[in-house]
Amino acid sequence: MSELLNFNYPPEQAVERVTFFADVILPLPLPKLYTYRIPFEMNDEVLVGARVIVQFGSKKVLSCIVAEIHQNAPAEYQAKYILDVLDDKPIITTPQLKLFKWIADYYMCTLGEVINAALPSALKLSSESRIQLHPHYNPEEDELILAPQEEKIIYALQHNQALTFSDVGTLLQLKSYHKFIKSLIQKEAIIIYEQVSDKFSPKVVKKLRISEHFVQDEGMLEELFNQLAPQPKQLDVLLNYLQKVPVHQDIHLNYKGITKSELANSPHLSASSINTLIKKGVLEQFDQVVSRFPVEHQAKLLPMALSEHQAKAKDEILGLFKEKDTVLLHGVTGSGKTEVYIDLIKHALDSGGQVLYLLPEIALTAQIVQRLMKVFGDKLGVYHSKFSDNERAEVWQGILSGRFQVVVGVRSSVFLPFHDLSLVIIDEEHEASYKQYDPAPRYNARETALMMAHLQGAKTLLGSATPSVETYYNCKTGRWGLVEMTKRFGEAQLPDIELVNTREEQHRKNMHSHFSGKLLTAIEERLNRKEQVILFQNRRGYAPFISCEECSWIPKCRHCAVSLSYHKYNNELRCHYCGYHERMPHDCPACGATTLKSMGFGTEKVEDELKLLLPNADVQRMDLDTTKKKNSYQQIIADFETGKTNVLVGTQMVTKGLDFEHVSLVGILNADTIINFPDFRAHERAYQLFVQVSGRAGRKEKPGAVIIQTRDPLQPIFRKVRSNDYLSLYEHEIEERMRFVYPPFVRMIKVTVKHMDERVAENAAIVLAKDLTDRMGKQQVLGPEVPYIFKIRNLFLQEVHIKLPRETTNLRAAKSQIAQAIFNLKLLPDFKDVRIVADVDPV
DNA sequence: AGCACGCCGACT
DNA sequence: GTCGGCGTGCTC
Repeated sequence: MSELLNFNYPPEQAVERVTFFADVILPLPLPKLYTYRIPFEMNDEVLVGARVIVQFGSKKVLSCIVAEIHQNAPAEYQAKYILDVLDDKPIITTPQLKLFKWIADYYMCTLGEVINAALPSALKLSSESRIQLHPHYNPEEDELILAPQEEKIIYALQHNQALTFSDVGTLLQLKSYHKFIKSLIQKEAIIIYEQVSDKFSPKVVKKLRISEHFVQDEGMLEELFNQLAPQPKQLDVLLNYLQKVPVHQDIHLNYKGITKSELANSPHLSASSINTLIKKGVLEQFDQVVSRFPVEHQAKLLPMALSEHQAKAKDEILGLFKEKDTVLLHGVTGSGKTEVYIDLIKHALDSGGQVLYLLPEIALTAQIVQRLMKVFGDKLGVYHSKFSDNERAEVWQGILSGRFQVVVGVRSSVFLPFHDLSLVIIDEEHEASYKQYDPAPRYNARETALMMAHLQGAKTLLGSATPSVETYYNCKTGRWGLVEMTKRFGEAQLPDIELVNTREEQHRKNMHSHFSGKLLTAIEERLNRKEQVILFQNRRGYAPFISCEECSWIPKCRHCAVSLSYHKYNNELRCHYCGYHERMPHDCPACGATTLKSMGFGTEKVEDELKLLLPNADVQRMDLDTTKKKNSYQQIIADFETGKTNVLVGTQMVTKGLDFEHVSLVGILNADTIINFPDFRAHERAYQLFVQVSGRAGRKEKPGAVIIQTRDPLQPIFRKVRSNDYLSLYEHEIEERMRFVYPPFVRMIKVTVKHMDERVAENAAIVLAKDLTDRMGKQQVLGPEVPYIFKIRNLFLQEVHIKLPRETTNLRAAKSQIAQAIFNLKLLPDFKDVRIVADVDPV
């Protein structure tokens, strides 16, 4: 813009300087954007979607995203200047910014919260206060009276350019170091300043090459050989280098060099002779910036052989995409949906767009990544919660630069900077874990991905063996397309499902702890046949609670309204809500009896008892407790894959995405807790879980078996699971949802009121519910009610549920009513510190 | 979310 | 008498 003006008028006449302002999104939970003034010389550099540095408040300097550039000078205040521009290209794309605004709007949070969740923290900058010596202060000459602590700080600053506050804290071994800093500032011995530092650091490897002056021509290299002849070890190193880097063929190869480990990795080459060569100046060390994602495979976009059913499904999907933007692929477990996805991704890449392939956290395994790597090679980016910050930033940049065209990732991948999306795949579409519950943004990646696809004109394919009722409803009403795959891949049979009535078995004295005789025999059989078994128990730990046999005392969490779970491996009682833990008491703190008994059972107990009952079984447990370390998850899977272990006991984790050839039996130890969960989705969930776990049994020609232990085998859900009758489950569920007014017929918003004082929480919720009822009518507001777990982290909870009829509600207006009601409630002095959280489409 | 400003208890 | 506790309110 400025160039344009300068072009038209000579600079000295260009008095009409246009002043621009930028509305920026701060990475904070603030409801509005803040307007900063763009310094004239930055007019061309400040771009929507790029990061700029601003001072916010009296000292903090931080990076934020430019959301809008305009010329409207704020009337009521003097805008501060933008201090610096960090990016010469936007790091947030225009469609992304639109999506973020939608998320903030739809899920009732601030844009700052969205940005905060979206950006890898390596791309977020915030300043830190640092101190350095005052430029006019000379500690050697100026005589100041200093406290010993102050002298210490000055001494440290004479040897270090600058210190952060926490540096000072560690230096003095003190928590209250502030007064010394203050005093030194007053004495003008030091100054304080704000420093932002870029957290993204490219990965650097140390490499070696022959020093340049030896490779200018052949003769010099020969001379070098002669020189080194008396030192055979060093000569060896050189020869080895030339073998790996044939400099004699192309002299420029030397420039790229070789890593030290590559060179040293040959036998009888010692590191010391390499080091000697470095010291002599024959080899030189240099740093090279490399990708954190090394290219292991080149993309092989060859046509892949799809089975007849897969090819048919693919054609149907492509056919439906001509008229619909969204299609559901409903394929039974083991029908080979992944191959269909891969084929469609290739198809999408051919037309030049980007692809996002969403998977739930626990289904995104090394297995699937490797498979995709083989096909898409270095075009594939992976986005995972176990990735480091720098790795995430690199994926982010890689998508912007066009290096990654396909991304396979978890929930948060919907925040990535796609700008030319042509296909989105949402696998395991029904998964509740696509919904983030805490903290804000409380978004559902499925809905967000659908909106992103919509904004970018991309097609969306949802996939599931057990679709959510909402999704299937959208297909049934014709909004979305539907493609069914009813055959398992390679003619594999669906497993045979057997129910064991644990109530009866107990009467017949046929229960061995939590195992029925039938299940034990079946496990033994598989082990004898060298086959493998998966056991599912939906509860971690040893026992969900313990109880005194004498006085019935049950240990409870001191911060939450739940009993403490017993974890045997560390002899601890632990709260699964806040993490509080204490040692398992030896005797009852209430009555002193030594008869504390564990009640119920979790995965740890299953593992324990199975080892006792079947001593020749190699049992491994997979749950949150055994997979906390970075690679333990992979290790457990690898051990099971290679047959090192033959029984895998686990929670939800064993139900998704795992394909093991030799698993011929799956046991569900206690189906009842899953079915009887107090939630309108309990049946749907139970069905999904049972079908998904069952799907782990039997592949190829071996039909698998599933044994479900339950006290109530007559539950109609079992009939549906056994006959794989999704449709009848759906029809039953949709009817109930209609009758009791639940999604998909209404949108739900759950408002949770929290306060330390039970009465305050209750009263606040009553007032809020009343206000909401006045605003939106009696039909739409339910509660307040006390949730099943009524206290978490010392906050008492109250819930108000709002039901908004899907077709008739003006969503935006309804949400603004809710926001108003919350705002007004907080204005009341009694309720000023109640915490209120709105959760849109809770799951 | 920070951070500053502002009003009440335990220390030199 | 001050230091420093954290309650309230603002940040372009």
